[in-house]
Formats: sequence, C-alpha cells, structure tokens
Amino acid sequence: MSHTMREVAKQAGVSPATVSRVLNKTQYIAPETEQRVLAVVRQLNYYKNVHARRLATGQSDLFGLVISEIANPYFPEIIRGFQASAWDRGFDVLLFNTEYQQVRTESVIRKLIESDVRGVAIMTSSLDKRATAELTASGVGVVFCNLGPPERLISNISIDYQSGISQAIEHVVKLGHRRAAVIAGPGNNRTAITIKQALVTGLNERKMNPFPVIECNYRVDSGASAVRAILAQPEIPTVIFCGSDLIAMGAMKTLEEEGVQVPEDVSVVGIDDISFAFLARPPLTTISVPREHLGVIAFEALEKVLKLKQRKGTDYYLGTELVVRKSTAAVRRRSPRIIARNASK
Amino acid sequence: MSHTMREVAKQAGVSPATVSRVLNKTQYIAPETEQRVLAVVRQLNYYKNVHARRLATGQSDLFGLVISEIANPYFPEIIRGFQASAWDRGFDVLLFNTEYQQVRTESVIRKLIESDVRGVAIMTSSLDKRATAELTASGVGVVFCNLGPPERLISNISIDYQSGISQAIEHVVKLGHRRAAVIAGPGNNRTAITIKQALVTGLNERKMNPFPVIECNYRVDSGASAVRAILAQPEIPTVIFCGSDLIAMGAMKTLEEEGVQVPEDVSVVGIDDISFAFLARPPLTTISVPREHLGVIAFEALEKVLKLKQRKGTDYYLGTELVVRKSTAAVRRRSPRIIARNASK
DNA sequence: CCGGCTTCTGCAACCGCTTTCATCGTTCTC
DNA sequence: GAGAACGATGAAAGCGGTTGCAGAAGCCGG
Repeated sequence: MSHTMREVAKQAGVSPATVSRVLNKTQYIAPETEQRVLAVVRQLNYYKNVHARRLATGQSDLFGLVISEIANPYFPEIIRGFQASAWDRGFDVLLFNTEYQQVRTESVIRKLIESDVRGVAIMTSSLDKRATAELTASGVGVVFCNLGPPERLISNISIDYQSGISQAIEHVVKLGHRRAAVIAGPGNNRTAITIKQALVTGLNERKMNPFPVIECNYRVDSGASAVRAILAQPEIPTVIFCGSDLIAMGAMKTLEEEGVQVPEDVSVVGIDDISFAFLARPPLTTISVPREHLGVIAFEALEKVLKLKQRKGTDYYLGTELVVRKSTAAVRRRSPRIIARNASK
Repeated sequence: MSHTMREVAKQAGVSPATVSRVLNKTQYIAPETEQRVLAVVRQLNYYKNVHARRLATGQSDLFGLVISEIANPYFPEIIRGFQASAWDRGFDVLLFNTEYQQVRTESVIRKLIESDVRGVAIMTSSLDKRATAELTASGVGVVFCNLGPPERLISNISIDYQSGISQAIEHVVKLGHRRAAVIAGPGNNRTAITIKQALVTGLNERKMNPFPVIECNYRVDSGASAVRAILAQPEIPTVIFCGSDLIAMGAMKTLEEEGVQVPEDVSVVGIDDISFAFLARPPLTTISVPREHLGVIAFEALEKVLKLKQRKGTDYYLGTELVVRKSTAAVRRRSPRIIARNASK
C-alpha cells in the first residue's frame, strides 16, 4: 500500500539510514543528497510509519488526557488547551473518558501503558493515586487536578476556588443577602467536595451558615429536585450557591417553573463560567475557572515533571474569579413569602 | 522500565511465540502452559507494547475522528457515540480538530496516515474529498457527513434535515406565522449550506419566502448582529429560523436585550437540539439531530466500508425531528409594531 | 606528501511482537 | 503396528524504522 523507507532509499540511491537522517535532521547531510531524498519522498508520497518509529526509538510522542465524560461542558475547553499545547510541540494526545465506570477506568490505565504515553493528565475524579501507581511505576508522568501534594513523577494543579468564592460571597453580602443555600456536586467527586467545602467554609466565616446544603449529580436536570427540597423549607434562602453552572442552570429552570423569580426572589451563583452561562436567562453570575488554561498548564506540568524524572513534581495554582451577570440582585426588603409548593401543583 | 515478552517467556520457561499465542488466544495452547504464562504475566505486571504489535501485524487498531472544534457543543455527542462504538469493538480513536485552520487540516491528514488508522470519520466541512484522496489512496476508509455520493472506500451519512424542517414549518404555519426570517450558519460550511437550502426551499414551498436570509458564524455571540439586522427591517418577521441552536440562543438573548419578547413577539426555532436547548429560557423549540447516533453510524459505516474494500461505500440516512418547546407560540392578532431600533439605543 | 580531522554515508544490529514453518510426541485408523 | 492426523511448541524471519560504529572522501597544516 504505502511506501517504506527502503523504497525511498533505493529510488534515491542512498541507504535507509540516510533517508532517516534526512527526515529527522539528525545529522549533517550533503545538501545535494538531502534534495534528492526529499524529491523522492515527495514523488513517492512517502509517509513515515509512527509505530515503527516508536518501536525503534523506544519513545512515543503521545500524551494521555483522561476526563469523566465528554458531554459535560466543563471538559471541552480543557481538552482544547491540552491538545493545542501538545500539538504545538509535536506531540499527539490520546483522549479517554471514564464515563464513571470502573471497567472503563481499568482499561484506560491499561491502554495508556500499552501505548507507552509519556505523560497523562487526569482531569477526572474517577482515578486517584492508587489507580495510577502502575503508570508512575512504568515511568509515565502524571498530573492531577485538585488531588494531594506532588510526588515522584506526579504533579498537581490546585484550582483556588477560595478566591473566587470569597469574591462571590462578598458580592452577595453587599447585595444584602443573609440566607444562603448550597447545591453541591456529587459527594464522590473530588473537585465537587473541594468546592463544597470552600463554599460552606466561606459562608460560615461570614456567619451565613448555609442551609440546606444538598448534593446532586452533574446531570442537567439534577438541580431540579434539590431546588424543590430547598423550596420546601419553611424559610427560603435568598441566594443559592451552586457547585457548577450546569446545576445552576438546572436550578434556575426549576425555580422559574415553580414561580420563583431569579434574581428578584432568589439570586443564583454558579461555578465554572461555561460558555453557556452568559446565554442563560438571566445571564448567570458565576465563578470563572480558567479551563483552557488548565489544559495548557496540565501539559506544561507533564513536560516539566518528565524532565525532573526522579524528583517530586510541582504544585500549581490556578486562580478563579467572580463574573457578575444578572442572576444576582439586591435582596428584597420584605423577605418573599412564596408559596412555592402550592404553585408547583 | 517495563517488561518484554521475552522476559515473560524466559520466566515461564517457554518461547516468546507461545506467550504471544497465549495472550492473543490465536492457537491451541496446553491449559497448563497457558496458566503458567498468565501467572508470570500477572506477577511481572507485563503490558504488551502496542507499537510493536502494530508494526508486526501491519495493522493498527486505530480509527480517526476529525471535527471542527471541540468547544462547539455540536460535537461532543458525536465523539461519544463514535468512541463508544470503537471501544466496544476493541479499537481506539484518535481525535483531531481542525479549528478551521488550513495548517491544521494538512497535518491532520498526515498524522492520520502516519498512524496507519484503519478508517476516518470526517465530521467537519474543513475537509473534502480532495483532501482525503491521500487517505483512500493509502487504503484508509473514510466516512463523510453530508458530502456527495459514496465512492471506493468512501461512505456518506446524509442527515435528512428536510423531514425535521418540514415538521417545524408545519408547526409554525399552524401557529399562524406567515413572515419568516432565516439566520443560517457560515456560508463556507457544507452542513450550514445544506440546512439553509432546506430551510429556504421548505419555506418557499409554503409560500413564506423568508426574508431576510442572513449568514453568520457559529460563535455564541454571532446571532446578535443578525438579529439587529432583522429588527432594522421595516417589517419584522414573526418567526426566525436559526441554523443552529447556538445561533438561536444568541438570537434569543439579543431579542430580549432589544425588548422583543420570545415567543410572544417573535418565535424562534433552532436546529440540533443540543442539551442546553432545553435549559434555554424559554426552552428552545428545535429540530433534533441524533448526534450520538451519528457517531455510532459513522463508526459502523467505516467498519463496513473496510470490509467491502474495493467496492463503493454506502449512503446512510439519518432522520431529524421537531422538538416543540416554548420558544414558539401562536402569532399575535395584531402584528407587533415594536420600535426595536429605539429600544436598543 | 602524509597524518589527522571533518563531513558524509552505509552496514547491520536492534526495538518488541507476530507468524510461518518445522519439529516432535501422541493418538487414531485400518 | 505403520502411517496419518493432530496437538503443542520453538526457531527464526520479518514488520519499518533508528543509530552506533566504521569507512571513504576531502581538506588542512606542517
């Protein structure tokens, strides 16, 4: 089907070694020879075989990126940043998603090792250090997001939710809010837990003990039941902090259905600043997480940790920032007495 | 670092050939030998090297998927379907995005060939048959979306926008609409053109010559200027058909900003039914495109076209369907005379 | 004019796995 | 009981590149 290096060599009247050297620019080659080889390459439409190359060099030009599920709008921008960085430096990326299934995560690890990737960015909570021990054992670099401290071959990127959350709390306090509720992400999700804790701690510091604090999954419709639970309380909060924009948008939808106005009756704050946050109605006030940058940093972290080789990786910090839009507003004088439960049925 | 087959063979007191046969189940092996080999494999934590395997077999277990940009919510579900199908059958997928850049598309083709993928699903308009000639020349199967008729090694999946669009037109006609506008996707995009034509043709058939018909890109904020242009017309349409949900959501946002109510003053219809369409406010009436299924079909098409080998590929059809939500409503008795231009400034 | 250095190229041995072919001991078959 | 058929394994030749080592020119200084 396709040509081999030997054919090119024969046509150009040189040895395969020379062709290899021309193509990789690894040694001085007589300009005239180089031209001749390149001409044949073009004429024959020769493409090198990366598998053979990887085998011969014992190194792949591959990096892995593991996410939870591609359908979650949190991830595409991370992928984008990561891929762009990798490609700019001549590397390729293998994308895997766990879909939260145990079987998947196991085969993902296997595939990563079998493919001989140089490093892996793990952007999902489905995998922890235990699962990646095999990777580091094989010399593969790993970078986590919001996991523990760095180790040999392992770096970590901590997203500083605190900063953005403080700004958000500051913001709603200024608007006169005193009663807050929290709808956090799933309790088995590392990042969701981090966010929830930052939220609860931050609010407590302001003496705004949030209530209720509910956990829900990341499905689009997940905010719904949480919101109903909140509205069922005798006293409704004036602001709801949500563990993600997806939750926030689901919550806003349900609030509207229940006859509660955002932001007039209840303010809503999201986290992530996904691109749809600004298309939401009202446009969502949220805490922006630099996801594309996260992908970029993740790749750079891998490159670096691979250079350090035996030494411990690094801890990176990524700030977050409040983006004020229209889903938050000053609290009403008279606390709203909405008969939400009746309105719903 | 990691172990080789030879080491396993030595430890188990057999030849590498036997280890290979055990691992691939390619031949009868004495059960006792098999157990012994597997035990060593486990003990040594042996992982096979796919690059060596691919080289030896002359076949890769790779398929390619080319999209425009991962950040566009149209694609993730396609990826999902494609990956799932591939993984279920033991194949891996290489994901590439062109980001609409010429440089990228060229290197994508190169990488695909170099990686010796078996087949490629091209879900972007950035690549046409000319660009993929090199692929088919190398024996790589290709499947397009909304391109021309099948050829050798080339299949095509036609999304039948007509059906969904007819339903949508039917729907708005029943609601009393007579004046429609169209905001189509970019004019250099195959699919966008297909949709636009289907839209215009369908409306013309109903004697609802749409006006204006505007093209815009797929950026989130792209609907905005189009909407302003529409509102600047002496007579405002009562329904706007948008070439994608993204455009529709952008349009709704701008309409709201301009003081035009959806659906009271103007109805809006999208296309794609991305997951956010239902979170939009009002929830978007749209034409659902089975994107995950598209990914699945794309993979199956590739498998099939590879079996046919020298023969022509197949043409697949994928239906679309109207999803009625809240962004469409009966047209008002008295056509609204909104002073949009004044309202905006 | 010769030894030594530089520049350019080829030979050949891998890289780790697959697979054909051959071998050898068993079990049938008649 | 001899030959055939079969089952289980090994030896070795690749797959398509890379790269260390060696060798052939060409050029230099002394």
